[in-house]
Amino acid sequence: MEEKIRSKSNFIRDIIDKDLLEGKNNGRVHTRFPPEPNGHLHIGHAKAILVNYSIAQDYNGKFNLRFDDTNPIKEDEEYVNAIINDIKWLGADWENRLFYASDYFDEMYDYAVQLIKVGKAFVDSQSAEEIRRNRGTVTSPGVNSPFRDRSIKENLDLFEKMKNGEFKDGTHVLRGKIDMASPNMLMRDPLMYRIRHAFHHRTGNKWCIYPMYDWAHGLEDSLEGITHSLCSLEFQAHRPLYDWFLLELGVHKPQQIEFARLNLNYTVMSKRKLLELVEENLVSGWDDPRLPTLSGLRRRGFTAEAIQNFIQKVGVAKAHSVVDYALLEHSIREVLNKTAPRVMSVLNPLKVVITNYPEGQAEEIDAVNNPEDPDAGTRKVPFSKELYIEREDFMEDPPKKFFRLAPGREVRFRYAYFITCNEVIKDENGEIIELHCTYDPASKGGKSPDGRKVKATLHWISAAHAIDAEIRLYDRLITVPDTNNLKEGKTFKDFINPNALKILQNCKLEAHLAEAEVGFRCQFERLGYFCVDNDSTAQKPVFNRTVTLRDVWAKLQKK
RNA sequence: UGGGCCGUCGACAAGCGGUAAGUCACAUGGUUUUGGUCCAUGCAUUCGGGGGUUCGAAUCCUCCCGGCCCAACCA
Repeated sequence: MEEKIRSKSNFIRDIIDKDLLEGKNNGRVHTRFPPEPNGHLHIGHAKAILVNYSIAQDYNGKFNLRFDDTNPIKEDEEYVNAIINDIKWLGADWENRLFYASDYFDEMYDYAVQLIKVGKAFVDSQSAEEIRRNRGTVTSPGVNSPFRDRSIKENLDLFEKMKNGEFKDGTHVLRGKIDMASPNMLMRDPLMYRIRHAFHHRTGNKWCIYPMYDWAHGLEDSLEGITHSLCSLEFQAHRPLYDWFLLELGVHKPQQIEFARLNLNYTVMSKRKLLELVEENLVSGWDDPRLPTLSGLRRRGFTAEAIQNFIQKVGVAKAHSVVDYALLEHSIREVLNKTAPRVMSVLNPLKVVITNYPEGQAEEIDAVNNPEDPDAGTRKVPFSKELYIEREDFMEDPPKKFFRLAPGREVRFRYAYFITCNEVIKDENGEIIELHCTYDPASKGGKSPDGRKVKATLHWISAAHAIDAEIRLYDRLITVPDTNNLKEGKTFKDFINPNALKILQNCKLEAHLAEAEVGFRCQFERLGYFCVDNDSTAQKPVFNRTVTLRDVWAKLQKK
């Protein structure tokens, strides 16, 4: 227990511990996840969600889901549904606290009027271009807007007219009146409202002015009684402004705390790149199993638990970092090793004829469902004269460390018998098409009574009893660790792994897998973890490879 | 360059003045009817660099070096 708390230690929890000790917020802890519904969630969002949710949980607090829908031209209902679905799946529970920024538009308007009345906000009628020019640069101060000293009465009047739709887009904005010479660019009279005659997916045509992020976000947090507003590092410079608005209004002020977002190597995570892949049909959709989207990972076979564990392992800090993809792979293997039933499937079949086995006979072999879970029990697997093994499990001229089947060599067929290869049958092109082997009837179950040892145990499947399936093998999306600093003229699309998806047909599966439901996960022994894809039917099963098993032999081969 | 933030093993990351946790990766050995799992062992005499304070510094001070963010009517 103590160890677990220690492993979770991070600077945000330190801050909260201190707040609690000092009696801040009456001991309340309340966090939130505030996505803009303008795209799909990915593994990076999972960190934001889980960091907020787990803190709320561990401190007996509350966690809200809030859509930050303040920009109607970028947002859509389609995204809110997808996001809700993904977060539910991930396991974060907002109970009955699902909110929308748009629910607060009336209150935000009233607060803006309040700010105008105390002379802290004004209507600016400069063009976007003029505003940009007058903002100055990071090294030189900006200059005041010529409209900065309008009377409160005039500001009130203009702002109301903005709301009433009397002006065209871009003609006026509402601005906070702070300091055009501030070294913090965000404090140079920040925009609070812009005119946008656009249909909003929730408020329809009720509004034609929409609040900007900095004005809206703190208010949303404040209105919901959020105590700790956790966000990513790039909002650090926004904090003084977040505080300024709430202090001027004299309302509850949550504490904004920033942490580093998650980066993963060998993939892409930016909204722009993901969108490009989807729109240019370089992947099949947002849930393409090659993508790091939550829907993609789900379809790939990841469990929510694996992602939760992964985020836990990654930790929370302020230093920019890139997490190794191998850690994600480890997280899913760890879960599936304990839970996934084992099954024997042959992906790249090579026929084996057991010459001394009776023609037309078949027998049932007992096979263990999951050696990690005694309760998983056993099943019967048919064995017969004609079998398939993996092509890679036979070599006519094996190198030193190859332990598997070869001419004259004896191996174990898992749970079945010791098998010896006697003859290699080839077609006219010299291609190996069949192996003739003999079995040792005394070795039934895979043990030889004389104590004879074999160096390899192979998986196999009875040819007559197997069903055919399509198997989709997935690998990392990108061939280089980082696509953010590429050589000139190169884009991330030049580094898409052509082998990120490999489709295999006529793979041989145990017959009962025809009935497996979409999403069913299992281990194909010695190959990896697989799950049933959405495209699967009983007539044509389709499985996705979630991740391979760790493979020492593959490593040796690379050397 | 003005402002803000960050730099601890190949990758994450604890550490909060008392002498460098843990995880992944990697390596070696053992167990094994999955070259899986599991187990054991190894993997930072040193914390971006220099100087200082101190009996004692990754932790405090100071200077330097390197990286990231901010000049959308995006969030």
